[in-house]
Amino acid sequence: MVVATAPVPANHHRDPDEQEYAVPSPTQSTNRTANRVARAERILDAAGDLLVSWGYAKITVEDVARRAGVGKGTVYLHFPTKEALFLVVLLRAQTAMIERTLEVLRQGPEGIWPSTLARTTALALHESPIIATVMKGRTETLGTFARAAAEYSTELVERRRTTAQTYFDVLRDHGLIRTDRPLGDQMYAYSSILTGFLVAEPLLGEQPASTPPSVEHHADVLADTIRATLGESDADDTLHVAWPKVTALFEDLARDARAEIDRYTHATRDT
Amino acid sequence: MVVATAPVPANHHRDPDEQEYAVPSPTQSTNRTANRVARAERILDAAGDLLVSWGYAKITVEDVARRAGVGKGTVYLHFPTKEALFLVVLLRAQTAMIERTLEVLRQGPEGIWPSTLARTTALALHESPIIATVMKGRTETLGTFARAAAEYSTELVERRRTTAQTYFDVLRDHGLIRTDRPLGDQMYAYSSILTGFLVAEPLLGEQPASTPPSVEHHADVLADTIRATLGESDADDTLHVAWPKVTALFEDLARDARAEIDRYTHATRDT
DNA sequence: TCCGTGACCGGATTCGAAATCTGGTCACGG
DNA sequence: CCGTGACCAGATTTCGAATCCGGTCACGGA
Repeated sequence: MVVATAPVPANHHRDPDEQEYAVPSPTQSTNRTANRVARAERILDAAGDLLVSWGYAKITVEDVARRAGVGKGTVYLHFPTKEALFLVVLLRAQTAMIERTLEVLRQGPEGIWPSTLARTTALALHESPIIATVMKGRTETLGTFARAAAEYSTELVERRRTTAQTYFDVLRDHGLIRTDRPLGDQMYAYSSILTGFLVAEPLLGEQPASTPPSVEHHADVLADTIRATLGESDADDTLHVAWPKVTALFEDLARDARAEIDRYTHATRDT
Repeated sequence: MVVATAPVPANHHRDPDEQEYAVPSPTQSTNRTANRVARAERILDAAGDLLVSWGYAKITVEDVARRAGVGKGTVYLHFPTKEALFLVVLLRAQTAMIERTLEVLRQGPEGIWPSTLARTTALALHESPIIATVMKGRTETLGTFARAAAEYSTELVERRRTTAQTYFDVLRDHGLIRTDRPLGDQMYAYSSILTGFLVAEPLLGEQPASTPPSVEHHADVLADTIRATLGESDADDTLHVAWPKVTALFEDLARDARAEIDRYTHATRDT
């Protein structure tokens, strides 16, 4: 028998008893749908974990099922296809990020500053390997899935763009950012800057070991850049006026994102 | 016979008579080394053209020779190896960019503003497909060559970093940019912003067809961002003092870059 | 009755040995 | 003495065989 020379990290052996998410004993009483949801979540967690460590191509639906502690067929009771499953994994991570933004927004009106938004995004990216995977190694861990993911979620991307535009519109209307530049330019600048800080993160030759981990620090520099570029300022204390509008905007987005997830969940949908 | 289904663009047939750079008649009188240099340049041009349209992997040394209108062995009289040849192609493009920066620098002291520098870089990138190739599709057109390129030119990269640091140091010393932020942060911000604008260029859903080609416009937005972030200002007219220093800095860099090219040229070097 | 399961199917992917290609050399010709 | 292209060996591609895995479905247990 030839030993497989797969480039799988040594610490990721495919033992059946690797199950991180063991089935929580056969509770026979509790609500049916509750169990169902919990199981779906276990499958998604398993899929997410495997995605960041193995990459889409190497993952078998059976791997996911095994790790989730369910049968292979069960996966297909929840998701119509492997693609749909991982699409939901991605959507879920994205939604989590939107909701994280919402949390910050709800904490106080300062959350609506673009600099704060960017800062939150940068920090979230360093904690959520899934999102980081999506934004960076496009063709690395996602492989053939990248195209499918891009196609399926076209409308959500467009939805995000619209939200962003309205967001900047609100900020401009309330004099919270400079209006001597076209809105399109500001959006372009914002996304470019964010992209740059996200992808350039690990680059740049090793600095002298003065700054220890500096993830937060880099996020601060990013926030500074955004602030300087957009010229954030709250002359008339309109921050409190814009606050609920922006919050509502993102709540809408979050709702739509959640709805999008449902579209690809339960395989038991008619067609 | 099976027709090759290679993904080579249809307009790039490998006819031997495709030679764009025909040998300019057998001039037998003029200086020897002049001919030699001209030939080396033809080879480099051919290699560069092929690189951007075919990618490193698909190019044959014979392809390059054919297009340059020389024999295959001749290529090896000028460059010790295929890698060295393409390394010089890259170094040459990079040097061209440095020299383009120098041109702008020599035109007037305004050239030393980081915003101008970034603007020039962005514009140059859109005209030099080679550099654009290097900065963007790292693993696309460069393929296996990417690693080699990175390794060989480690010192030049470090050299660039040092130059950049000194550059920002000079600007700070003369009060041309804000000094209330650490130098490291400013360098980090500068490179991140630049990277972001360069890679995010083609992204962002189609805007309403208001702005026609907008390459220049995008470069302007980039310049604006840099300016706002670094807080460029010339309170004491020290711009003229810093000018020669910065120019000298980049002239040194250009000289070193040219020297680096020579290191990999003429195959007739001892070892 | 209904949910979960895993054996099973066929298309897709991988593997590997044979065939082809290509980077680099070198003897020769101009 | 410079340039050339036939030539060599190692690397890469090809292509059919073997394997794998996404998706289905008949069955068994609750």
